[in-house]
Amino acid sequence: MNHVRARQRRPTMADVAREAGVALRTVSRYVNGDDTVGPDFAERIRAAIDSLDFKVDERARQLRSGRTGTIGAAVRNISEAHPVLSAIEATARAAGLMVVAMSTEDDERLERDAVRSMSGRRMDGIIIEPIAENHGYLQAEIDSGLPVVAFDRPATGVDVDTVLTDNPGGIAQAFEHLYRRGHRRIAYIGDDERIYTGHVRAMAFRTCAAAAGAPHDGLVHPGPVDQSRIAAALASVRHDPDPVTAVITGNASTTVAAIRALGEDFGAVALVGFDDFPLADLLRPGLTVVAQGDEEIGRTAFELFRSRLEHPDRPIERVVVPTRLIIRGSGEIPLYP
Amino acid sequence: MNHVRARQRRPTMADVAREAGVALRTVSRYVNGDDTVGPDFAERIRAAIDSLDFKVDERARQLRSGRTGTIGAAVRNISEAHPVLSAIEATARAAGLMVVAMSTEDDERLERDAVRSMSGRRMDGIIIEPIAENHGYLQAEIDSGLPVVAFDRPATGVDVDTVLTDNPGGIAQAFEHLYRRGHRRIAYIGDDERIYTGHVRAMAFRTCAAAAGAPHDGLVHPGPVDQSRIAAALASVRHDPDPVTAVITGNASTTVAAIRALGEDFGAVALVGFDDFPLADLLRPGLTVVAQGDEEIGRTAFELFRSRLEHPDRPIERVVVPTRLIIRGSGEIPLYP
DNA sequence: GTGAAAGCGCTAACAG
DNA sequence: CTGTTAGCGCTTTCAC
Repeated sequence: MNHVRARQRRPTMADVAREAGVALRTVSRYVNGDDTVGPDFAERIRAAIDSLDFKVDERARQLRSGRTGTIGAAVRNISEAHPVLSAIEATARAAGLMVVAMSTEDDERLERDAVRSMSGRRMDGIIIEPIAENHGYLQAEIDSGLPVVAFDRPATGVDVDTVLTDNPGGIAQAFEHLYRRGHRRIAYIGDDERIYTGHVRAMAFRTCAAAAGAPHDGLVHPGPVDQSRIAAALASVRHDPDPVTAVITGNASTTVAAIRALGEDFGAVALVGFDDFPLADLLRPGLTVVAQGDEEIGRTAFELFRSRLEHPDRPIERVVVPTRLIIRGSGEIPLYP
Repeated sequence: MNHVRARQRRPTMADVAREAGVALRTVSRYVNGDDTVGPDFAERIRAAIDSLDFKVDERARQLRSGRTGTIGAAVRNISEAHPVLSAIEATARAAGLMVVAMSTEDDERLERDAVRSMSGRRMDGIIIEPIAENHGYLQAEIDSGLPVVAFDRPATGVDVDTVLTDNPGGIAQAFEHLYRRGHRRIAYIGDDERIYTGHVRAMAFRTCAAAAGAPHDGLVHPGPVDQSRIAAALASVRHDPDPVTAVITGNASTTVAAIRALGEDFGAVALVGFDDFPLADLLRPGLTVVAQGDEEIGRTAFELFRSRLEHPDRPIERVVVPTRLIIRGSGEIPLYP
């Protein structure tokens, strides 16, 4: 083993060609698996590559060939569990594409930075979980032929392929589950209505309640996901003269905050959360949730990207992925203990 | 807004120069914030960039300039929560570097693919959570001047800067905590000993037990993280003629599997887990854990990378980051109920 | 089959 | 302060 440190210049194809005594073009063809290279040449090239420890420079290769074989994923936070990203990665890998993920941290500036960086690297496409208020800035990218797919929330101000969860359907599943078990006073605590999913889910809840003839005045509490805000909302609906018997929480972090706020009272009101998360089954009682089809969302997002690549002019598609109710106990506590 | 789709060729600096009626070099200098560009020229260039919607091609820029401003992170799974990655990202961003994360999925081949890809893209450095049996293949990268930093586990067969958790110290914290509370028969269930952390932690446990004069024959159960294997190990130590009163689990997934296996009995034996994880405080009882210094590990890894960049020939460093015991209840149940 | 030459889009020298 | 001239390391015509 060679222990020379910091050999300054990395070997290039020209070095390999010289070492092997062949033309540069022949090395290129060998490296790219072109089988029109004679076996003796191939062997000499292989030896030269080994001895110089040559590695092709992807930047140069991509610059010249045009394609990068890379797809960018701009998601909320790459350091947190992200089943959709996982599915995108798996599908992309199967298709021979590499996924580069970047965090947007729910920050508009970071989102734009990420997209800029991906577009600047001339990635083959972008899959984005939109956060910005307005995505008009994406139009230029799309116009220049970059396939863009949005998931979880629609990108506003721009027409792109989109994959969404069936938010109204999920809320309806939760509501009907509780209603059938006899609950009539049901509260909804969720995200700020300025956030897409927060708005859509709150609206869906109002619609469900109205359709069932159940009350919802004072029972819908959208707002920031903030421990004290959620504790207060919970207290207000539980200590009402006519207290609620069940609560629906609008997303995973709200659910966790609600469980924390309930403390020892967790299990005293029926609770159904939107979003499944790891360990939800280990709580006591187990948490009943409306789970999103993460795997399907990720797979679909990638497929929309791929079909856009093949048919740049096909019409924009919007796919809605169904949710699934998972019964674990917290939504099934007896109505009158 | 321009709604032409798929304008084939993206505009280049040459296009901008032509449009603005200046030399290409001047555009380059404008784009790179070189303030030696006259204000009138700058304005014309700005207008041309806007009208053509020009974006610099990072690939070309990087190829020519040599630097990529990017650091690769090869971690177990980018789709799962990863506090260390989070810290690396934050530190790197503050230093103006972008982090590109790739999953290794605990698969040796994927690890090599990721490293190959990062090295091929001529990234400025690599931070890796090693999984492969042997990392000799990294030597060539290091020799060619690529800074490599390992964390969580050492890279075998190659000398690189490394950041590790104080595994023996963490196990000692758990053991002593239980011992002081009167526990004498304590079991350890953890990872396979072929895995570095699995080995080190099991050994540390044996050492602690021996030093305290506590028994450990038949009480140390390393092996695959497999629900049935862990359930069996747990059953064997609990249904012993002389049953254990406490259990230490060697990592997060083992802890979760153990809690699952205990079912309603969770809380019947004292349990301290290595690794903290989200929602550990919401379990009943709350989970007492030995938490790793994720933030410090990530920050340190990045700093080692940066110092290596500046001083390529400084000696290899190995940093050990302390753990912290977090008391939440599962490790403090009464010894004799 | 293989090889010479031209460029991908940009930045780094240098001269003006 | 600006323009001209070379390349970065690779793939791609096109001859041979």
